[in-house]
Amino acid sequence: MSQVSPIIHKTRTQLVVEVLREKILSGEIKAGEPLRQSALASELNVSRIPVREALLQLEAEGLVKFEAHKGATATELSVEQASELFELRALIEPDLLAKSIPNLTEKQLDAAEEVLSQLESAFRSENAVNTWSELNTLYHASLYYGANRPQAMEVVKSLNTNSDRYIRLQLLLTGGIPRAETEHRELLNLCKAGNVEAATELLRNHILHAKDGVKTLVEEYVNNQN
Amino acid sequence: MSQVSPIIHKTRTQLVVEVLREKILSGEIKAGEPLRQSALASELNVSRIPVREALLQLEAEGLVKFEAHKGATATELSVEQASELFELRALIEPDLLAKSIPNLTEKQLDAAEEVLSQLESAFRSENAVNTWSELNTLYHASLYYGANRPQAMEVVKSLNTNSDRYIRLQLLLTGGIPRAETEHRELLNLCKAGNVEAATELLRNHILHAKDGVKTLVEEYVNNQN
DNA sequence: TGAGCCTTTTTTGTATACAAATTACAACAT
DNA sequence: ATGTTGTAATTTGTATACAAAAAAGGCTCA
Repeated sequence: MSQVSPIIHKTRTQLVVEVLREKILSGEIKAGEPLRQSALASELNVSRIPVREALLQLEAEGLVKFEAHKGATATELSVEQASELFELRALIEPDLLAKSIPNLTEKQLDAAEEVLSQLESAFRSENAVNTWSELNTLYHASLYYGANRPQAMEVVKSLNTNSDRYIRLQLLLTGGIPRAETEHRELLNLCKAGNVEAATELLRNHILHAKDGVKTLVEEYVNNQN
Repeated sequence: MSQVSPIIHKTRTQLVVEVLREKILSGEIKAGEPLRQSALASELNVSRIPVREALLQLEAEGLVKFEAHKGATATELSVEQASELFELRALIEPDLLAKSIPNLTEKQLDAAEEVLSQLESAFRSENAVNTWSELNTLYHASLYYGANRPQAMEVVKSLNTNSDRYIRLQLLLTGGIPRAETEHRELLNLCKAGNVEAATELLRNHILHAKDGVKTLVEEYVNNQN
């Protein structure tokens, strides 16, 4: 008969992962801050088991450092890490894009267009800082679907999650969104035109621009943390 | 007084991770095989808690698929995954090498040389199949230390772990070690000479050769699995 | 004052116990 | 036979309890 919408039973572990991830990305949990299992457990009304499992998953994502018998902390931010993250993205993402463009369907391009317009409205409305960041990642990903590269996508996803901390910090400090916003629209046009060469080059520079922006701001921030 | 060698207390979770990882890489646990928590727990004389945590970590490494309420299984092998893994490595590793070569110290080069000779003896002695695989990964990594790119190294490490399953399968099926063994020595020479261009190109081809070798063999294997 | 050692406290690691979800299976109806 | 429904068995998810390690505090002795 008709498709029965399946009830998704999220485990407590998954819920804790989501809560903690958001808190770390948003900066509510600061870099270096210890994450006490019992404290989090009672705060979130679960036992320590799902908290531990969540912390392990977040460690795999690179947001948490988990030391045996010592405890977990939110990983530290550094200019070096930020640079490396963006440079790695600048290497991998253009490659993905190049492989994707020839295979992108109309449907996929429309989906990207849709995300892009949401991104642009988030850009105009000032306070939509955290949604902008999310949409930004989603927009990038939506251009790579044609590549059919699940492993690479996973790597990029992880790199993006970590970049997100820096981007949100930047948005927080500058109070706004990077000026390089027009590049997104241009990128989509190049993809539609099937201009692989120009699109990958633009993407590469786009990511490296983002790196430069983040770099200078994080530099001050990290210094002023002492 | 004298340096007291610190007793490393490995947690049970860590031990379980190591045991299971080796079993999956070696093929003792076959692709798709379900990993029952209680069975593993009693087999390894621990409770289910460290087993669960180990399975979660192995999921992050890409060796295990963990589905809520359904259980964990060793991830499936596929030609597509193998190809993608090696192609990603062919993208990232040469970049790492290029950044590394100008900064490689004598000491680091000597260390690489040392690993290489071990690799070569493992190559000659037939049955040292699993140590060869390990040394191979280590040798590659040892050439990248100069790059000072911890994040990229982590990504490469993960890709290598997954490649390892395919390489070991290949070694198992062919009963020997790839013929491209001489390339390793040549690569080290180019690194010593500081010839970035030639070294990265050789490395790229080296990885893509490995890909081709694995690909054809895995193709048959996966087909014959039914 | 401060360095070392012991005790206490806190925190993590893991076993056990129970709850909840999934799967296997038997009885039944078609 | 095939498919369906309800029940039992299996398996996973999580709370609780206890063991072990690390950190904090206090004591002694130079």
